[in-house]
Amino acid sequence: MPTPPDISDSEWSVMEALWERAPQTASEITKTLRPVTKWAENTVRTLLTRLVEKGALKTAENDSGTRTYAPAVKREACVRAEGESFMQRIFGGAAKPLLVHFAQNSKLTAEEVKELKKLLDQSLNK
Amino acid sequence: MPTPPDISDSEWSVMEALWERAPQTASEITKTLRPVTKWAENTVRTLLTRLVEKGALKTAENDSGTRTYAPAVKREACVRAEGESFMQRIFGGAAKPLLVHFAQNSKLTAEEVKELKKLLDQSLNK
DNA sequence: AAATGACAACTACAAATGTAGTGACCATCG
DNA sequence: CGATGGTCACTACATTTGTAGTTGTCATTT
Repeated sequence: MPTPPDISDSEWSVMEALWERAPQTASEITKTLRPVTKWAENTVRTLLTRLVEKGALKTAENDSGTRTYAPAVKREACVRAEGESFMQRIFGGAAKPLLVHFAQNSKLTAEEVKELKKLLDQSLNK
Repeated sequence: MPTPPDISDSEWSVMEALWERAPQTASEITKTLRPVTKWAENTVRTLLTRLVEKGALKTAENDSGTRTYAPAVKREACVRAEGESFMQRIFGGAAKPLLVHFAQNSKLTAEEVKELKKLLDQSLNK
């Protein structure tokens, strides 16, 4: 499994579409994203090409001879990489200040708080 | 207080130096950062200029007629902005999945877990 | 066959970023 | 005074990113 490459903002949207459902063709992805992004199909194609170059996607031909795209890296791995880099950048790599920050700046329901506390406990004896 | 501008990676290092101690001159900042970044002084000057243009820093002349730099935006505000944008990008803007992610991917001490649980509780009745 | 339309490969081009180098000015050291 | 060293304003230049447009090929449709 390759190290997750750097994935830019726009590229991330494309990845999300493919993590949701794969494989897809360029025009399918464009249609999927259109409501949100309003991108021209060529824009999506450019992003797809770049993501293939970066090794984040792989391609294949489907039965009708059209190229399809699918993730070559797991979402979870990319999220971890992005999270690491964010934590590094902003919190000097320390998890606690990060968690403190988001715990304080988020409005959570009692339910969510309960879940999170349970997770925290579990994170200990693991 | 201005809305925090976009601050790039390299720029962020410069901001950190100034949030730590301000005002400082360009060459002081260069010296501060040098062990970590190895940047030429002109590099730091470029970053400083850009940060002033963006409104993240303000300048003044010190007694010896040299320009000094100081933050024009609070660190906390910038952290919040970066955090928002990260949460948006990666977790669709939802705090809980973000917290779940970092809670699960961090090794925390029992002490830290205790603190965080307390914070979570406090975040409720606030 | 000519027109149309999807698809792919290339090309385009400005803004942002990372990382300096150059030239000009001024004060200070010999 | 002429060389030296700090400061500053400009300029430089490759990469990455965002966002397409252009051209060439086929297959399909009149």
